[in-house]
Amino acid sequence: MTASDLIQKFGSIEEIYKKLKKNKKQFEEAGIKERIIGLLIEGEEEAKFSKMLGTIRLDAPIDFAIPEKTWKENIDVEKIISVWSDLEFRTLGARLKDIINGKPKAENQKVDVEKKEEKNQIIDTGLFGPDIDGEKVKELSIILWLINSNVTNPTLEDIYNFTKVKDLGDAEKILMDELKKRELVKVWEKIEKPLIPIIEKMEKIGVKIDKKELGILSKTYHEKLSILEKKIWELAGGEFNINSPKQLGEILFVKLGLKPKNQKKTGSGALSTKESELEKMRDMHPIIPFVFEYRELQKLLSTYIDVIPNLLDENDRLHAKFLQAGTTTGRLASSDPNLQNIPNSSELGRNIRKSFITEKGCKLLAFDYSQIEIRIAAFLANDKKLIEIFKNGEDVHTAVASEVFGVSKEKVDKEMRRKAKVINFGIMYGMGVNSLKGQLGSTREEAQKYLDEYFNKFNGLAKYLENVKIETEKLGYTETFFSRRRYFEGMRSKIPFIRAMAERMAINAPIQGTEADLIKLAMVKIDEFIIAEKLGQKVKLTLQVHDELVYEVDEKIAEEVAPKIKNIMESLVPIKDTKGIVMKADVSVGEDWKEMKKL
DNA sequence: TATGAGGGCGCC
DNA sequence: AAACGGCGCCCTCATA
Repeated sequence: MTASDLIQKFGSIEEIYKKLKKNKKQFEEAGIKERIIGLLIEGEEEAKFSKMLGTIRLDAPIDFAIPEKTWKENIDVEKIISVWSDLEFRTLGARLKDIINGKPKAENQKVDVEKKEEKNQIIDTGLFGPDIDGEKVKELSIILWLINSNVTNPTLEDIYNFTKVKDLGDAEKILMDELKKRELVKVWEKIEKPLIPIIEKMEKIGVKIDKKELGILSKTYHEKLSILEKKIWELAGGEFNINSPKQLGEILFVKLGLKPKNQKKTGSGALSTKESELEKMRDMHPIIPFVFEYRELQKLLSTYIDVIPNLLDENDRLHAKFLQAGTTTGRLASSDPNLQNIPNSSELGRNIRKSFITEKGCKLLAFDYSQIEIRIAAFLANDKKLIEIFKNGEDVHTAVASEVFGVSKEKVDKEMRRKAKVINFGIMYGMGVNSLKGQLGSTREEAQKYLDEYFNKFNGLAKYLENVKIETEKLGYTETFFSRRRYFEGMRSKIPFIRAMAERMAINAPIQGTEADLIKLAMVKIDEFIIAEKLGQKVKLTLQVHDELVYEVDEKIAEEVAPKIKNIMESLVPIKDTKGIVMKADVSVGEDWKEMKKL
């Protein structure tokens, strides 16, 4: 029996699902969720699955969920999601990613709190007791992550699980062997290992915070917030919790009866109140703009302004964590608090950066790689046209706009440049037509035309991206310029959704991963420079934000040291290896993180 | 009272 | 229809 027979027999996918749900209990003890996911993904355990459906024999379980022909025509993604969510796959997104990545299941499902404690042990190397070498655990944790980056921030338990031994010395041997086998020794020796003490130093030094500044912001923003709250309640005709998407949706969509076109729904079927949705009805009711303002202030206050002051040490310095093995791509992550998402785009948000300051007599020096991901994509792909653009020192978004829209560079206006920028980033994230049209607010045809034109003009890049998919499916992993790997399981999936997701991740991994390699290497080389020049007391790394490094520097030497650091960042890779593209870094200096002037 | 999922949003 | 990569954190709300 095929899937379509099955659907015919039961009438609809819902009916099949009902039946499935009725018989669900008996499988619950045996880990039903994992099995169904496994079935949908791999088509394994067919027999058990048929058992779930009573006597029905299923030849192709995958087809049950996703019929062969035209996935898009026959199946409502929403339905699948809701079926899955009924089956308690609540954390579907995360789990799908785990499946695609082949992330090993945790053996004993520890409560999150315990997990978090364990993670802290890895970070705080003093916590293991006398018989365990904390520094060694940290090293092995990072090595394990290099071997399989799908396990981020590996714990001691992860290390023992992977190596199947109970001794750090034994584990080290096994892990080093794996490292060699996968040609990761260089990344370890040249980048990750020397980075360990640098990050420890950065965490220990922390960043100076002006809490008075935050206090002022808190006061003024809270005042604005309560005015907005009253205004919104007034327009809504009653009090409600604006922070609750559920209640807000009730007000907007039911009470006020607002019904925008193409109204999107959330995973659980409720009407979405996210910004891009509300934007569509901005002109339909005066309440909408107030909701935007309210949300912005609420976010800034609750995430940053009213939180950071409570985390400072006695010198008003903030010591966030920077997790060296925190991402699957090679980037750092930051937490407690996350200093890699301090607001920057809106003026109200940027004001928070005014409170990131230095000790007296110092300045902040910020170095950020300019359009680093596009430059990386250009040289990884060896795309002639993109390379030319960068070699000529042109503005890449303008140049791309000129190519894609077929006008001269002088004719490229702001709007065209903005679109080109969206496309440039979208390409590196594996964006499809649909989301492009959503982003540009264009028609499908138009979006398709842009994409075609893009890949037509930048065919080196097109070919490269195609090749990444093929190679990743063949090898099972992607590789960065410095040979950092990321493994995938989902590239061979028959389910279009799973496969497409895996492909997007695979396209992005080498680009984002090479960016991570570069900035990490920069941190290492700059630190060597600081030590060689005996500048340890005058030049201190305080923040890393993926393509940006912020140092607290003695103001007397700031302008002198800046070009040297910039130079180190720009000459990490021989220019011939980047096909003539400079990894350009911009430098700026200031009293605080908001008002920085370019050097 | 604590937990975890969901919705939402800050950054690169 | 939200599927555009990588993160961490906040609030609400149902459930334990």
